[in-house]
Amino acid sequence: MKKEIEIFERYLKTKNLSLTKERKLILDEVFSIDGHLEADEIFLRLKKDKKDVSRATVYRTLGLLVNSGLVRKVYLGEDHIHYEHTHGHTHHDHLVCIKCGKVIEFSDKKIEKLQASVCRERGFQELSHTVQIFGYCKDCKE
Amino acid sequence: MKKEIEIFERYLKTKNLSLTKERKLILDEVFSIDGHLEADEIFLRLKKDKKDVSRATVYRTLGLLVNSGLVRKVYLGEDHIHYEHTHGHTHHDHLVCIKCGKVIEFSDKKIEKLQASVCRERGFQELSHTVQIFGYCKDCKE
DNA sequence: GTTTAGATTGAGACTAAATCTCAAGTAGGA
DNA sequence: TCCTACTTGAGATTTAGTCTCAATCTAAAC
Repeated sequence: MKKEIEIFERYLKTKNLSLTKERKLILDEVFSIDGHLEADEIFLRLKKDKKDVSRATVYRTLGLLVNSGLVRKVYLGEDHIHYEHTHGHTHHDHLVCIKCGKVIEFSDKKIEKLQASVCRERGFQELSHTVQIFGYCKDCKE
Repeated sequence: MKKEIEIFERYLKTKNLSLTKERKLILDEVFSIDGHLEADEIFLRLKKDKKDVSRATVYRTLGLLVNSGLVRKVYLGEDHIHYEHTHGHTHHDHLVCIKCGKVIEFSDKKIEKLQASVCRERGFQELSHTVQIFGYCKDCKE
């Protein structure tokens, strides 16, 4: 498995961009978090560690990480975007509990296959997808 | 098929709320639009028709419409929420072209069934779900 | 018809997420 | 070294959405 940093640097190369100190800090921080994260969370964590990076750079770099394919955006029913790193994980989707907020990951090969065939039928070239199922988790349903 | 307005009024009744002039205007506007809409779009359309309703009321009423089950939120990859009315439509999900922005609806019973069984396995009580597949549509792929 | 409690609204202040601007700094190829 | 293009930070700006609160409306109870 290629290290994230190599992939990112290679991606940046293709865009004539370079792996700066700030971009590396953000990359490391993103990959140190398991699960779902918010842009501002990265900003605040770095700030706490005295590794100051501006908000603008955090947002800009997250955009690059998404474009590089290392990270993806996820919509979890809240009014802002979450991110999660995809490199080194098998693809998965989410069950979101609307009471306690828990997010349960799942993956299902058969669903993926059916989605692929929906795309094929319509001449649509899939790049990514997200599935969210909202409801009550085991502990929250009455 | 029950009229939306009856369903909405019945829903409001259960919450001890009433179908006011403003709520009716918003309901009508929402159901006059086919496809996906934004909160601000409703606000501006009503304004243009001199049927002024405040932004706050538009947002509040859209929330009620979502809770009543007549309308749902959809995430289409942009940084704000879209809405679509569900009453009178069979459930569907979306293929979103990231180049031209076109949104293609699809529905697939087999996918729905598999999702239901994913939930069952995990003791999760599904209320709703959304599937978005991002990529290039027939016309935009090279 | 009055009373009254609670629902409803609008205007604009406010919040939060995300983007933009621009001057100053940096990196790397020629 | 020079030069060009990339990169950054600070803070202004934009945009979506929420909140506040006084004024108004509604409808059930009297």
